[in-house]
Amino acid sequence: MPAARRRGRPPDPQLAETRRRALVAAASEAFAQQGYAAAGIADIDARLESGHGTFYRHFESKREILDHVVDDAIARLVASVLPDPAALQTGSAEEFLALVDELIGRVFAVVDAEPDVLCLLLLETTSIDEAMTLRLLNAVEGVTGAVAAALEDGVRDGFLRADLDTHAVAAQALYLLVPGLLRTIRGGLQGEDRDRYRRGVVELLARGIAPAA
Amino acid sequence: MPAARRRGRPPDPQLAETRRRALVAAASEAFAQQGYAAAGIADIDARLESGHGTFYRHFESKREILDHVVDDAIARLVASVLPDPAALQTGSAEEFLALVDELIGRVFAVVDAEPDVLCLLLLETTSIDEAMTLRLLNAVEGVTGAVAAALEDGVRDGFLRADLDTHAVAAQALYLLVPGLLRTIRGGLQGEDRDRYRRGVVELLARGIAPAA
Amino acid sequence: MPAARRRGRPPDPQLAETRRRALVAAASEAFAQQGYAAAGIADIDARLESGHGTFYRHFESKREILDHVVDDAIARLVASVLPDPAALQTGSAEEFLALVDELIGRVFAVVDAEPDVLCLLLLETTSIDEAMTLRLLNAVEGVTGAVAAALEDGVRDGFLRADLDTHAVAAQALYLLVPGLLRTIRGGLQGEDRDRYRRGVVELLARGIAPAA
Amino acid sequence: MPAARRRGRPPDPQLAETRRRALVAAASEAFAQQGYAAAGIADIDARLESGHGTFYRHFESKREILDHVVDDAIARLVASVLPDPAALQTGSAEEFLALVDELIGRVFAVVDAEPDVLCLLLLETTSIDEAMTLRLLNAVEGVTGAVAAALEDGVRDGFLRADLDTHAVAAQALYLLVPGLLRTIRGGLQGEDRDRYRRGVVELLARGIAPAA
DNA sequence: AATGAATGAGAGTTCATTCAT
DNA sequence: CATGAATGAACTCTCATTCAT
Repeated sequence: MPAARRRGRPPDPQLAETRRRALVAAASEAFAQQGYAAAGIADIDARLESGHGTFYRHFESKREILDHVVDDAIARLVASVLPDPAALQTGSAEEFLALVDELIGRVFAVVDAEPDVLCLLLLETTSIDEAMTLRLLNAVEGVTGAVAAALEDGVRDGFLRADLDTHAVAAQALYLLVPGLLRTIRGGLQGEDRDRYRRGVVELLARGIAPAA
Repeated sequence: MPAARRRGRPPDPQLAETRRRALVAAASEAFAQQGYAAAGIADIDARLESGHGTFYRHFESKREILDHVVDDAIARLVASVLPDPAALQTGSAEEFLALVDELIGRVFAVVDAEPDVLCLLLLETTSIDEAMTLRLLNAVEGVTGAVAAALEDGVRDGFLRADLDTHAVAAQALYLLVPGLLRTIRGGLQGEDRDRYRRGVVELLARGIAPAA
Repeated sequence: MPAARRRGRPPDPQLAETRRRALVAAASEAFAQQGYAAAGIADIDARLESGHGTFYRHFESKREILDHVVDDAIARLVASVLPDPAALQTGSAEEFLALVDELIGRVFAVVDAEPDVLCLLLLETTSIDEAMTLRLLNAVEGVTGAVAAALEDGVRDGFLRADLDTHAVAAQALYLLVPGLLRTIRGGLQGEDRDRYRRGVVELLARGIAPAA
Repeated sequence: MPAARRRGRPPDPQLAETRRRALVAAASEAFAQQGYAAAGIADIDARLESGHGTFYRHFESKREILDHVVDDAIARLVASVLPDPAALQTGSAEEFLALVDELIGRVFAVVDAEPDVLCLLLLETTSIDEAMTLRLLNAVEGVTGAVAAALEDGVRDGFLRADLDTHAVAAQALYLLVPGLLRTIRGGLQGEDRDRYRRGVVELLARGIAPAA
């Protein structure tokens, strides 16, 4: 006699994961478009044409799925912009600035493709609760740290200012993008305007990090 | 027949204005501390030990008072930082940077004095609705415009880079303050750390806006 | 100038108490007729033609009002049956049994007047939760104790059996009423049948507590 | 054409019966421990590590299985206490009281062995709905009837009071046990205390049913 | 003019029940 | 025949808003 086979429909772990992802995607949309407070579980369900119960089979609460939505958004953003942290290695100021230019381009590309991601992170996340704010700040800190490390390398290799406050400049570099991203999400900063904005940021950083003449 | 004189103490328009101001202040506190969604009308009333009815005598709705709260916050912020737009006039790069340094100091002073103001504007305001977001962005745009005009003057007078994207740089200059302000609100960016932060921003701008050598 | 009069409608503490009582009465009815689990807040409100919010202004939760409903029921029952604990004093077996007969009559009278009271206490209360069960058992224990004390007096005075387990008999005396009360609530044990039932209980006790011949 | 033989293992009616019994046992536990309202289908399934579907293959609804749970509990109780109704035949007052004593002992033994049975019957069953209450009362009536018949025999044979209201006394005999059973379920009425309680009941009945001296 | 009791729409959540696999 | 994912009605509870006093 073979090992007793389990009766019934075999549970499909993929299915659960698929559902969860669909729910996170739907919640992401709902939260980005209507706001976390204004969006109801019903709005999430409606996007999937599923019942409320399904939501609660996969997530404990509205608040819990927000964590996943935000983690997901951060992960997608980071994956699109910084797929390989090792790629931050550069050997000269020119290379470094080219890399920055490239990364900025990728950030804009993500926002074009999925504006919801940034709506959520920039606009919604800050007003939920303490835990969520910390979650976001940690993520920002992570990226800041990676950029700071890259700057550190440049300082060590002599093509960046010796007295650079790398962490501060890394944070500045990120926040320099924010006004451009907001204009992109809202009005649509595009084409020539966007290129100018992008060049402006690179130029500002270029001057900011260049070794003293 | 003359208009019938109403009996009793005539309504005092000043009193109404006083009440409104007190309500806006209370709402400001409540929204900043608990968040707009979490704060209830009851929380606002409780701070004044008045009834809900009083609130609705002076404001149409919770949403309406938020407009006043935000306008008030913006006005106080601008008044503290930029009391006289004419003061933005400067005659040299050194003067200009000294002015920037001065303004940054004033911003930090406001946050020290009334952290609620910035909690509201930076964290809460973005997640209410479209109209509120526009209201905030308009205010930011106003300040950005003033700064951009000052930069324009500098360009015209030759002590700033001729090819400066003045509007973009003005916006960036504002957003460069955000990480510092957030750290101030949260952990308390103070003393030496704050000075370093401040110098970092001024330095970045100094290099970024200097005319090509 | 006289002491500043408080503005607005003076709060009426009586009103709140009246409402609370009305809610307790409505809840009592609802719980007795539909059962605690099946009765919804809406059913309580409907009886008073008031909104859900009114309920929650006066009580924290459905579970909380049940405590009041039960306390109320116990109090009314005890007040009707044992208005004066001192009245339990008797001087002879005949007097004692006459008192028992009288008390049984009063219990039936309460059930006739307010069957809900007993529906609640006998049928619903036992299946809510541990705390509620204890609340009821404590009340029963109180009455049992009073009856036991009366029996104790009789033993001491020599007109009851010397070896009487007073507490056990007191409890049994109470529970002997249960089948009759249930039949009253349900079918209606009335008239001659009820008298017979009553005499049966008195007779059993009479024989049970008499001193050994 | 002969009826098409179904493929595979033919459904085993015994298996179905086994399942049903297991479900009833699990439901019995769940209802007794958590209460009917609080226990969910999921709690029943969890005890058997089976799925909800299995439950609904064997029972129509949560309400339906309760009928079986209660019938089962009553049957087990009766089987343990009164395995053979013919055994109620006795020939003298002493024999009769010895039998009563014996039966009381068996009731306590059941409660020791399966407290759930009485928890369910005494505490839960009364608050479900009309039909369930009737079901329980019918069962009680059945037992009361059997006891009454035994009393009737004693009256006929002259060793019990000629004017005994046999039905009423039978009911009284049952309810005399209730406070003791409740104390057993809850605190644990045991050892010497239980014996005293038991003797008290027997004594009370002994006096109650003895022929007039 | 001020009060706060009352309102009730609507929120998040649970769970008995169904049914595709 | 078993499974458990899916369903959605119904629940308790909250809170912005109204209005009798």
